[in-house]
Amino acid sequence: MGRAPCCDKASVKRGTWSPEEDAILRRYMHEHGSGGNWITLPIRAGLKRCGKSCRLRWLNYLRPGIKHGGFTEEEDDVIFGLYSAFGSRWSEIASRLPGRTDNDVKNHWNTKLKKKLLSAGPTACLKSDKNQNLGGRVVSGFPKLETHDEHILDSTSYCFYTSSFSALPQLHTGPGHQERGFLAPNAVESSDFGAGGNKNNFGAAASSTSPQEVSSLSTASSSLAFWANDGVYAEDEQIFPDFDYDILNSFWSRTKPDLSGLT
DNA sequence: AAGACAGTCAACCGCAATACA
DNA sequence: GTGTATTGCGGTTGACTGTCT
Repeated sequence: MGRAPCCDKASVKRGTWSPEEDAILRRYMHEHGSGGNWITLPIRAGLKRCGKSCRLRWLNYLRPGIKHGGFTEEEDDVIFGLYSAFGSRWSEIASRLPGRTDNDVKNHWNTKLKKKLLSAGPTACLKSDKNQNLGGRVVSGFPKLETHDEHILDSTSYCFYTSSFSALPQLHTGPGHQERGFLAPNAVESSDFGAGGNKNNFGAAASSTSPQEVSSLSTASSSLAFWANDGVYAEDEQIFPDFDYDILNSFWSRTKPDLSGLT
């Protein structure tokens, strides 16, 4: 015996909501709220709809403050960044985009951003087991650890790139970038990542990248750089002042790699 | 003009989590 | 502690629209 349906499908209307139904629901919500019970709301409001349908319609479309229309580049960047940290936890991502719903973000990802990501082509970074070996010590538990050049990974610093997609602008808008750029891993020289690599080192690397290089690499580069020095995540340094470190901390706590072997 | 196809997005489905008796 | 109702969520579907042939 299966689960009882939430409503009698034969007696409720399905499909697209009419303007009249929207008006009824909107008016009822303004006057009474959901009353803490969506299942009985359509009866109280006089709607021939399933309670779940009412809830969805309200949350995704009728609720005040909902943004309709295209996503901005900035929102895209935020979504890319959050997706790399959270995966398809759309409600988590949407909660950080005022006026956007999980359904909106999910649709946008599936229809636009996923293609954008795929069209970026193969990453410039190599990805191999060898690269997981830092200074002769294997770092485990680090998903998508990628670098084009293992020698930038020394025993005191490393860079974690997510998969290739548009970058968060604050990561690489240093001097020398004439356009909105991307983190360009293979333009980074090992000398830029000396022992105890820090934001200044990173800045030097970024600013040494020509616009042409940035452009050529833009479709094959990475978005987020997570830094660690001596096994201590760079959260204290706040090297990317506009970045939401709470997100990163959350991600970090779930995926913390084994750094015990690093010196 | 019309049919095929692709893109978009609202809505539905079913499962897991949570609340509550 | 257990069972049931409800909510929240992500995956998927399908209607609609625009573009191409």
